[in-house]
Amino acid sequence: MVAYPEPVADHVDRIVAQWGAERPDLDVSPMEVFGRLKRLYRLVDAELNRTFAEHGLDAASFDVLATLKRSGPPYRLTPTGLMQSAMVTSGAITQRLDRLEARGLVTRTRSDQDGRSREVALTPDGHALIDQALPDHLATEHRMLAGLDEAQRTALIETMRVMVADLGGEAE
Amino acid sequence: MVAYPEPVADHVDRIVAQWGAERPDLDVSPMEVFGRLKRLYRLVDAELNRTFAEHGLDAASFDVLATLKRSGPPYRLTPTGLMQSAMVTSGAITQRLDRLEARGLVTRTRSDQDGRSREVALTPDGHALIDQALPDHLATEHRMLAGLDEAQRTALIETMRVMVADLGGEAE
DNA sequence: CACAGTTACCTCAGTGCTAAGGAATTCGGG
DNA sequence: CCCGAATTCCTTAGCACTGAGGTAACTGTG
Repeated sequence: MVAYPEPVADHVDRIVAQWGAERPDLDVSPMEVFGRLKRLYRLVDAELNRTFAEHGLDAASFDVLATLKRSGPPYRLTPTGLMQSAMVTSGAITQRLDRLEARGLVTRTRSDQDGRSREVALTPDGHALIDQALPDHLATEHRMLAGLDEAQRTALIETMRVMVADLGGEAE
Repeated sequence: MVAYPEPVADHVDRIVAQWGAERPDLDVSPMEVFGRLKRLYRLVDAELNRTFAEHGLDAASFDVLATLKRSGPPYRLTPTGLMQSAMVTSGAITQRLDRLEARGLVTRTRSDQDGRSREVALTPDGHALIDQALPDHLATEHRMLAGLDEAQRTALIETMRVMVADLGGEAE
């Protein structure tokens, strides 16, 4: 039996304690999970954006460039493919591509096979930028996990995998 | 040794596999955590908003009403207090209060002690609405956790507590 | 008691997203 | 082969937020 230190009360503990006083009839224990999930997400998001900003990017632009890069040669995808990967609406992708195209990081060309479709491709500048930003991004992610041991990381991943599946995150 | 089923490959597994093919020199394992964190947050957010919408609310409005409610009698807070609790800018709180005040769910009055300050209070309608919405909200949260056993929930909470603390979420 | 600095809230322009819908193109049943 | 349905991408209005900055009120030091 290892003696873990008693966790220091955090923001979420205080919220739960307040509800316990005001509405002792309700079981607010799920807030222990979802309150921290929201806080963690926002802190992670802010931290990642700091790294992106060092490369003149934001999360939306990085997402598009990274999706094209990891798709492998010939580094081409349709706006619909990018939309599904990013889980945003088509209008959002149009705007993201407008910005990236204006900066010369991607090109948009008409598809030969289907006149309705477009092909989005990384330019040399786009390749160079994502190749620069990606190692820094991963370093930031590694740093944010430094406080967890291997068992905690594995358990965290598996627990989130279950929740995402339960919530229909992989439905067709 | 319990035989766990091999997890089905999900969206994040595919992303990690793509990077493994395109950039085998990089350790992209942190994406197992942060990719799922992002997906989970968005799915949870969408699910919670569904419940809020059933009561004519969104996450921002619910947050303000719930913060006032759990503060206990006399159910009054300043915009600054709400701002710190919600982790948004003062401009966002002003707009949230504009909306809630227009709907008659909160009142904004000048403080007697400090002429710069305002006191935001729940109206009877505001009390009634949050009292209606809160049980449904908690039921939704309970439902989203149904797939986890007690050990998983506890481990998830503690792991997120550590990460939030590491990221400075409880700084001063 | 004067006044510079601080605090509390609001205002406003800009941003990126969604939801709804439009135009061009392709598909597929009769 | 034709034409309604489906698909693909773009357009637009509206929304909630941020960041910068403004106004009013308070504080404390000399």
